[in-house]
Parts: sequence; structure tokens; C-alpha cells
Amino acid sequence: MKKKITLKQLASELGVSVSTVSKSLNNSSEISQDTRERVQAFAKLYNYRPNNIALSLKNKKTKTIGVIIPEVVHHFFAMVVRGIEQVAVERGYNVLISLSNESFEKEVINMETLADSLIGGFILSLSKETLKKQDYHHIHQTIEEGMPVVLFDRGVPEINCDQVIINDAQGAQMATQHLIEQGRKHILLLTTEDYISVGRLRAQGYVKALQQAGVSLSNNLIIKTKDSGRSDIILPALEEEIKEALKQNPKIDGILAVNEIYAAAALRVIRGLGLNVPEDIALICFTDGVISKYATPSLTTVRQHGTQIGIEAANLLIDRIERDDMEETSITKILPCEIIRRDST
Amino acid sequence: MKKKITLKQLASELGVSVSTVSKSLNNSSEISQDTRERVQAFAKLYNYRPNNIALSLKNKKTKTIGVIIPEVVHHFFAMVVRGIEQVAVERGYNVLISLSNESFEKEVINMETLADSLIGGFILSLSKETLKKQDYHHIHQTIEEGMPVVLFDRGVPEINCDQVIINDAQGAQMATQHLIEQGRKHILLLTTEDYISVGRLRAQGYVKALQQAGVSLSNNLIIKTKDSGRSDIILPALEEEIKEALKQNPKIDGILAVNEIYAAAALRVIRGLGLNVPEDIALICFTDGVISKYATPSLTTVRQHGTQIGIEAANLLIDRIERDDMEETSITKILPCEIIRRDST
DNA sequence: AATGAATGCGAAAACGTTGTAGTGTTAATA
DNA sequence: TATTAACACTACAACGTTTTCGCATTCATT
Repeated sequence: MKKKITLKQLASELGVSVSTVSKSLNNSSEISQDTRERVQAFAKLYNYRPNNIALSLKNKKTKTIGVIIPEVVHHFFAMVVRGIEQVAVERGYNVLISLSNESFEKEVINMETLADSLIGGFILSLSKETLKKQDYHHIHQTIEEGMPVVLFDRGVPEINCDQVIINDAQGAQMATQHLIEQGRKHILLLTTEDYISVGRLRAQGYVKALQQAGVSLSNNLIIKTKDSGRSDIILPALEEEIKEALKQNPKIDGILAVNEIYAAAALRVIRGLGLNVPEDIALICFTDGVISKYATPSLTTVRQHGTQIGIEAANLLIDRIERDDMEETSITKILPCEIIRRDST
Repeated sequence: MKKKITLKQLASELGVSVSTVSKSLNNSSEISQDTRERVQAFAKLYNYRPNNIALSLKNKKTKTIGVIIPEVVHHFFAMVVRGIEQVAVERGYNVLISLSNESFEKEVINMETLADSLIGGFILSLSKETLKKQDYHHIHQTIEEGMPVVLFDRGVPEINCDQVIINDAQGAQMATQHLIEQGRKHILLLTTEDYISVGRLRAQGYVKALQQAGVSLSNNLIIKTKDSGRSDIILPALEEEIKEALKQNPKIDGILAVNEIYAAAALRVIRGLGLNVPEDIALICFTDGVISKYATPSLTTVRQHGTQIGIEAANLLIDRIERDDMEETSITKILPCEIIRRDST
């Protein structure tokens, strides 16, 4: 077992000082061509690679960014991670990921652990519980300590930091318009409770589209799921609600779901009632994931460009880390959505 | 902006030495009760938290484990990550994730970067390209340097390190038996090329089950996908192959797919041909993911217990890190699979 | 021949922490 | 009263780097 070699060891083998070795490896002009080459050859031979921990300690900077997401088994977040990772690698950074599992406490603990560790900045999407509590002290504190933070997806205007979100309202509006264009007038909305900005904004877009089209809207046509975080618990309940709604209001001819899972639930209910998609009911949803692609019929979706969000967030964060300016005013990037037409509409 | 406070600053504020502060915070009995309390109160007031980088440099250990997976937008790997993360948090470790995107080169680079950084050990699943090349020098080198490595899912017997894999052969055998029990005798196998151990082993299980049941097997009933890594490229080709097979061999009444995506492709083809699942053709696949759950009909699957794999792998790794024994012989854990019955069989 | 600059290298500090080895009190023992 | 023991605290080295400063040489210029 060969342990990693250090500058000191190299120096003593070569019979020169540590400084000389360090400078040679960094190609400093202080050192003669001769010595430089000799040291470099030797270092290569011994497969020397600098100890990043020591570097971090010295530079007070670590080329590592911390990412906290509510869930990893989730297509959208996985896409975002992919984007972040891509940029990070390009720009020479590592990515440290941890999961909040939608829990406030885990989010706080993870943030503290990461902040204590080796992190130059954070990219995170707040957990549902945090949004519900509206307790952002850990975020504020982190920012106070001079650590750059980028929020994504679930934007919070009252936090003063860079944010990358999608235009949820516009996406929902487009989706609703899309249904209306197909002649649907009785559109059921499946969304989350209002404290999740994403759900709230999407509901707003839905309402706006209906108003613009002069279609009357009704509270019976909006189902807000009490999302406990455990999908195996909420789904049967949601299906029951959908079934009830469809029975009570047979005119329903379109459904907009704020995510794939809700759409899948709807699809199941619709089939159970002997109805067809898209003939009887058209279906569109957010999250252009694997369910939509492989469901039968495949689902028309609002694509959220998860990878793109990750890319933007990572660039924003690394820019700020490298400029080292916490002062400059925050940037909020709002990315457009895109409708992916498939067979369900 | 309050930068993080250091021991030295605390010491000068308190008018004692750095050592005293350090020892007080660590509750050393060398320091009087009085001083200890005074220091601790002060530290809490200033929200002191130790700088882990300095600790790591000193201890030559970092409580961080590196995870390299081929893809994050993939249900199984996401589940494994979840398991790893869970154990890591419990045992006080961070998780550093990076993605190889099934590329050999990215895998090597990522391993080097992580090894240079702050890693105490690795958990990884080799990329397809690595398996194809059979070039494991980076793994060997890492192990040589005294870094513990745990491989999961895609086992490689010739690498001497801990491994956590599922019993692929047995899973495939069970799945095939399941189809046979339903009276299916002409079972199509959708698998990968042989260099991927997972595909190879599953094919073996399939063959074994057929032999045990006295069912004749035919090469026409095995489709090996040339997996380029880009699913948008391979899927249409795969669908074409399946369609061809089904046409040429109308007796086919069962399909075993080595992953969800292949199963989804099969489902689409079957529907396109006007056939029904499970009446005409029963369908079973590996990867108990979101597609299987929400497809119509929902798919019977072989569950691989991804979270459990992650848990086992993380425990194995952390045990080895903490015992610091690279010498002890390697452990290979083989986890059983489980059939999840749904509507497609 | 004496001065100056340029060249090539080394010593030492610094980053934040811990642990070992010391230092100086006070109290207890012979 | 002299010796020792216990106590409470401090100094310092070490982890692996980079970097600033300083010290010799050598070489060119007067």
C-alpha cells in the first residue's frame, strides 16, 4: 500500500527544500529550468498529487459546492443535479449532495454540517416543511456568514439571494390554454396546498388562462392535495378525490396536474371509470419525466428544463464564489417552460 | 457579514490561550470547571463551530465518502444514493456524489478529483464503458493508496474489494419461473450485451429457469441491446427489434426485460400490434421504479432493494474506514431479489 | 577591482486545530 | 521547612501547502 506522497518527502528525496519543490511544480520562474524539470519528472514518477485539504485550509476556499434537495428519487431534482454536476466538473468543482427528505430539521442539520465542512456555497431547494413553517433562519444565517446561496425551483422572494426558478404561472397558463384550444372548458386542476409556491403559482396561471378565455371557474374544479410527503399515503386519497370530482362533475373534459404522479393517479381513475384519454378527458401535467414518456397514452407535459436550472444555478453560484462579492444585488432567473405534446391531449 | 470565528479569536477575546479554549470545548479535565463553562458559554454566544478542514488536515481523515454512479436520473441509482445518504448521516458522514455518465474517462477523472479532495472512501458502480474496456487500473490504484472502495450493483470478481450486489441470476430465474407458472412457454428476453455483468447474469438465470422447467430455449428469443448509453437512440431500434421478434414468432406469450425502459418499449410495441398485456403476452421486468408502478397495466417487477444496497454499501465502507484495516479480506454481499406482482402478469 | 543587479534557492510564517510537554502556582506531605 | 503532588493553564509542534522575504552566488557594468 502506497500512501500518498507529500512535498516534504519529495523534497528530501531530491535533496532540495520544500519551497523549491512547490515552486517547481507551479512552474515559478524563480527556479531554474533544470531544477524545474528534474522536480517535475520526479513528481510524476511518484504520482504526486497535492493535498487539497491543505490547500483549502490555506486558501480559505474549497472548490466544493453543497447541494441540498428534498428528494433524489425524483426526476426533476435528479435532472437539476445532473445540470449542477455538469457545470461543477467543467469549472473544477466538486459537488456534495445531501437530502432533506422534505424535512425542516434535516435541512437545517444538513446545512450546518455542510457549512462546517468544506463548502464554498450552497445550491438548494427548500423542503416542503420549511416552506410551510416559513422559517428561514438557517438560510439567513448561512448568508450572514458570507456563504453564497442559490435557491432553485421553490423560490422565496423574501430571501435575499440568487434564485433560479421556472415561470410556473406562465407554464400553467400555457398548459391551460393548450387544453382550451382543444375545446376543453371544464378543466380540473390537481395541485398542492398554497404554501408551496410552485403549486400556488401554477394555480394562478390556471386561473388566469381561464379568465382570459372567458371560461368560468369553479372551486369544485380545484383539488389541493394535503401532501404529507409520503406518496404511498396520499395517492389513494388523491385518487378517491379525483374519482369523486369526476362523478360529481361529468362535464370535466380536461385535467391539469402539477406533477406526473398526480397525473398518473388521474389516469388510473379515468381508466377505472371506463373513460378514455384524450377522447373523453385530455390530460396535461408538469414534470416531463419518465412516467409521462412511458405512460399509455404518453402524457403531454410542461417541461421544466431541470438540467438547465441546474446549469444556471451552478454558474450563478460559482460566479459569486469566485468574485467573492456577497454585496452585489441578487439575481433571480426565471426560466420559461415548454409544452411537450404527446398523446394525452 | 459575520465570518466564522476561530479558536484564536475566541482565545484573545477571553484572554486565555488557544489550547485552553480548545480543551474547554472538548471538556478536557485539565481545565477547571469554571473556565470550561465560561469558554463554552462564550463560544455558544459567538456561534463557534470548528473548522473541519483544519481537523481533516490534522487527523488525515475526512468524514466524507465519495459516491460515483453512472447516472442520477435513474430510479435504481437514486434509491441507492438514498440508502447511502441515510447511513452516512446517521454515522456522521458527508456524501460527495459525482456522475460518470457511463463514461470511462469521466469515471477516472472523477475518482482522481475526489481522491485528491476530501474523501475517506468510495462507493461506486462502474460505468458501462469501464466494464466493456475491463480497465480497472484506477480502482486498483485507489485501493493501493489505502482508500477503501465498495462496489455495488455491477460486481467485478477480479477486483479485490467489498462488493454489494443483488442476486441477478436468481432474480431472473424467479421472474422466468413466475412466467412459466402462468403457463407461458415462449418467453422473450430483453437484455444487454454480455460485458455488463448484470445483463449476463440475468440471462443465465433466464436460461436456468427454462432448463429446469424443461422448456426449450432459442436464440431467437433473446434480444441483446447494443446499449450506447443514449436511450433516445437505442429505444427506437429496440422497439423495431421487438416488433420483428413478435411478428416472426407469434407464439411469444411472455417477456422478461432487464429493466423498466426495455419493458416500456415492449409494452408500446405490444399495444401497437393490437395485443393485450397480460392476456396475450405477460410482461415482467427488473427495476421496480416509477414506470412500472404507473404504467397501464402496472408492471410486475423484480425489486432490487436499491435503498438496502445503499445501506449495506455505506455500512461496509464506513466500517472499513473506521477500523482502518485494508488488510482484512473483502466481503461480497449478495442481496436477494423479490418479485412484486402487479397487473402485467 | 568594486558595485549592482539578476538569478536560484531556502527559511519561515500562515491557515485552524489538537495533543504533548512543559510552567508556574498552591496545597499537602514528610 | 523542604519536597512532592496536584492543579490550571500555556507554548509549541504538527498536518501539507503557498508565499514572502532574505541570503548567496554569479555575472555584467563602471
